[in-house]
Amino acid sequence: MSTFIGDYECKVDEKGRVLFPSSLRKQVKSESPNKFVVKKDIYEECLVLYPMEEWELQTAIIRHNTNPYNKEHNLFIREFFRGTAEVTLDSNGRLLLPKRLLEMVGIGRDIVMAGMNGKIEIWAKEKYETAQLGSSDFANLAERILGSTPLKDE
Amino acid sequence: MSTFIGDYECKVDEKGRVLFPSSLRKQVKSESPNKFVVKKDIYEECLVLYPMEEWELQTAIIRHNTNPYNKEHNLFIREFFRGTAEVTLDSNGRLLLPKRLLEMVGIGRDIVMAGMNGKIEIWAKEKYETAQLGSSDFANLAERILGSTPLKDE
DNA sequence: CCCACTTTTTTACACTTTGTTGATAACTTT
DNA sequence: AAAGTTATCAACAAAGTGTAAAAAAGTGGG
Repeated sequence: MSTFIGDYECKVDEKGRVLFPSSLRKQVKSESPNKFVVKKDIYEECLVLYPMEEWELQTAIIRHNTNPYNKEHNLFIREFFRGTAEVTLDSNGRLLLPKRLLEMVGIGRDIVMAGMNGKIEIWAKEKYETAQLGSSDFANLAERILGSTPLKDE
Repeated sequence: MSTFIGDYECKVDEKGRVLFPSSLRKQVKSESPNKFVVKKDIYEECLVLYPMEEWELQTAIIRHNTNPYNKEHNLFIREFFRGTAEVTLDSNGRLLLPKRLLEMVGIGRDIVMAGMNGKIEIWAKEKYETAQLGSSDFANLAERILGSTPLKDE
């Protein structure tokens, strides 16, 4: 499974195409290394890019944790799949991102692609920078999440 | 696992490359001894360099103790991965540090690489020197941290 | 203690890969 | 068929990578 790391500034051309940075490309370990799924993030004003294999893992997680006969779950599932798109790398190693999605998260010309374990987030550059937490906020958050219980390292 | 000691003055060339000091290289004990991850430090104006193995240990801990569908956890993961990059030693034993990161911590030509257990800090030389605590401040800090309770040695 | 030798560091240059842009061709949709 | 969208290609610019040689620093033997 791919684990991505590193954030890269990239540019979107007027057709909505982004060159997928070569260092990220090298980190893709997937059966079909040029198929991806993009999607609006659930919580933040950004897009999320999954290699196809990782996406399938995510949908499996959803399947196993929901019951389509439960009305609320069904609602959730519909929303979860709304605004997803399959994208492929073209012959130049670029991804064509649907205009619709770009608009949803306010992406213009400058973006940041940020590797985060199994997925890659795509942000409008300004938003990525202003979304940054102060170091003390981060410290508090870290302590709340990792600081309480004994850590599992496996 | 590598434990680094010693601080070394190094120079960055105009392309952002740093010769990894030979004495530090000898201290690397890792599966892939020429792969590293650099990252902006959380608290200080410096970069931190982890041997890949050490980094993977860190991310494994994070992966197993967080759930990316939890909003706060996801926020934490994003901050954790912000400003990271994978770097490798080239054929001359140099590391190419991303310009973006060098700018973030005000590194020009002269830097200090300082071993600190599992990681190596990279400072702009001037900042490293001015960041030094006065000896009495340091003494107070030492006493507060180590001086109260009986010490554990394992 | 000095010299010769090895290793490490610095510098410069050439070359390859990656990134950017624009233009054109093929395809869909209306 | 026209308009819009998507794919393919080519050319240039920028960044990254590798090689080599010169300079500096460290090491050991006489």
